[in-house]
Amino acid sequence: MKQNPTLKKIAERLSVSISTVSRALKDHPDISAETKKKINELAELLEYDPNPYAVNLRTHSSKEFAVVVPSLSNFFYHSFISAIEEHARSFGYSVIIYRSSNDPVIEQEILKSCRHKRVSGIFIAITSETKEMEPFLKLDVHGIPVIFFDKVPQYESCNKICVGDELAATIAAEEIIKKGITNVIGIFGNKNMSITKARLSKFNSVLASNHTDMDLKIAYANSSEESEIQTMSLLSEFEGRKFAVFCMSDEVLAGSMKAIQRKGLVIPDDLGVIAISDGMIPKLFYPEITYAETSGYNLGKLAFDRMMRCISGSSFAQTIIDESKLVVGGSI
Amino acid sequence: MKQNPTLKKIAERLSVSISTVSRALKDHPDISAETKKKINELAELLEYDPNPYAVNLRTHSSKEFAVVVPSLSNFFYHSFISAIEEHARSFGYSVIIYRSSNDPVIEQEILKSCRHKRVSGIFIAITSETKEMEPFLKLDVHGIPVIFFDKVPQYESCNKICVGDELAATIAAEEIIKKGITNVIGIFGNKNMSITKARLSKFNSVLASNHTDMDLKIAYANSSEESEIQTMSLLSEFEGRKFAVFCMSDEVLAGSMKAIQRKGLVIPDDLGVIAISDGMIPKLFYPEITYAETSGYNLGKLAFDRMMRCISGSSFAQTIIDESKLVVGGSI
DNA sequence: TTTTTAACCGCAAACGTTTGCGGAAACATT
DNA sequence: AATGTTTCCGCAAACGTTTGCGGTTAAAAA
Repeated sequence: MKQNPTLKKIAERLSVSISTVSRALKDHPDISAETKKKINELAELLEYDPNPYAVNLRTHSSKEFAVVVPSLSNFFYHSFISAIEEHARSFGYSVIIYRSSNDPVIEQEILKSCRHKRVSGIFIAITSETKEMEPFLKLDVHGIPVIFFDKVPQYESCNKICVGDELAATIAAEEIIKKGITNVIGIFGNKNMSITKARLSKFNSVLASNHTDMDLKIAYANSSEESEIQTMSLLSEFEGRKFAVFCMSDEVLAGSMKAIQRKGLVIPDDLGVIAISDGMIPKLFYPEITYAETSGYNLGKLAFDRMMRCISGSSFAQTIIDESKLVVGGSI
Repeated sequence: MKQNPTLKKIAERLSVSISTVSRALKDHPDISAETKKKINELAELLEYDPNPYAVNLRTHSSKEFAVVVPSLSNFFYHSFISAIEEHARSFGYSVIIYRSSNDPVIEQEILKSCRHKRVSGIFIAITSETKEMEPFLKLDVHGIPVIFFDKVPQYESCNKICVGDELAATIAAEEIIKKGITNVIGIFGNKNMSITKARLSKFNSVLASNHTDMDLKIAYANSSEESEIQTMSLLSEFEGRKFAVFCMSDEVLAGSMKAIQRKGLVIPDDLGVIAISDGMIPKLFYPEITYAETSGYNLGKLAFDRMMRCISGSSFAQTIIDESKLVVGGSI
């Protein structure tokens, strides 16, 4: 059970004081070049690294960010985290990832732990059940910036980075219109989520405003399985006619695709498919599914920039929208 | 910028000593019931929680596990992490997740950080480039148990928890034989990975030993894209005959499925498909793909049990294999 | 030669805990 | 009444850093 080297050990071996070692290691001007060299060499040799607990206890700063997401099995979050990590690393921060399992209770615990660990900042996609804003405000009181992303609260005065739901829905709707399709099945997610509402209302209005004879059938699904069932029953409605299926997320897309395959329908001959997605699921099929892209990586970069601004002090609450673009597959 | 309450604050408010507060909070017999009550109430009110940095500095123990994986966009790792988290939580541990991006350098940094943070233990799936065992041995010297899972090193004397590659390959091969298929395309992963070698050799030998007229065509792919290309070219070989495609992992399965769809082939009429998988990708298609299941959740549970044994002292190196079972879809 | 000034370095306190030890009451035992 | 036992609590050191301040030497200025 070896001990890690400490300032004290280095100091003793070199017959200098602990403070000298500490200062030498951070290139303090008070220490002579000669002494610095000696100390740095020994530190190198011993593979000295400051004990983060002691540093934190002393300085109250941890140089690490927390990312909290409901789930990890999600390409979107994955690429978001990639962006955060990449940028954080270059600023000397490390990032730790928490998973709330979409459970508000666990989310609370995580937040508390973040507070006590005095993380430098938190990126969080809240659970669909999160109602209380108070824990987040408390973090603010303690000087820990919070950046909400993707799944954000209604609450106004906080930092939010979101995908452009309206634009994404518009892009998808316009593509359908462009193809001259007037029979549309729309599969959406949980009815209560703000993102569902935003995407639906925009999708609806764009379609309606362009075609008076638009026939749009809507279903909500909380899971892939539900989506499959809903799609299954809606598919029969347009039997024989030219129509399209729109899926507002990867989760529902997965279910819908299964229903389509089950029916033995051929894309794009029998029907068109279009989705809002990060691009993982659409690329599993042939033809690849056309989708309005929501880029986790972009969002991560935006969120990180925002975070650095907060840390540097210039922090007024702000909502940033990342606009998506159409990625053409062959599905419509 | 509020401060968290400390032992000192509580002590002052109650005119007792810090040590009394500390002991009361952990139900030490030296403290009278009355005093304990007073202290606990105030602590509750103030939402006191011990400063983890101070605790760790003092006790040298962090009550947190680290999980290190090459990638997060992976259903298998995701369910592994779920299992670890679930069990850890019930033991009062928290878990932090690190992502090595399959980069040995980043992996090193993570390990170092774990050492300095004195995590209670590490679960790690190493990168495909990891050669050095020395950093892991060093962790051991520092009293930090390391449990390797899934992607494990060759090195003998360490704790490894793996999926049963041989059994999984056997299950898949036997299913093919059972269906009376003698023309087989096998798509495998990176040629250098031990898991590829294990699965291939077993798959090969089981097929060969049962049918002398077995026609097996093999391809290696490092990515989904490569897998699609490889499958594409191999598919033409068995034109018109009854045959099956075997995919050794989700990654290659994704590519192969795309090739199959591209060719317009119908499963299971034109060909059979079978894979080794954790179950995510197979369920995206209809008919669902039949697969030999490698359960991340099971593996996580096994790994956690092993970890707890290590921590309690009874730690001799051991390799544990989780045996998989056949999950029948309709693809063969 | 004496004084000023700069260049180097160490002392000690503080961050918030945990814990061995010792001490003062209060009680029970001869 | 004197001694032995509990019961309850506080002192102080330690964990490994950072940092304000003060002190010592040597070089520069007078």
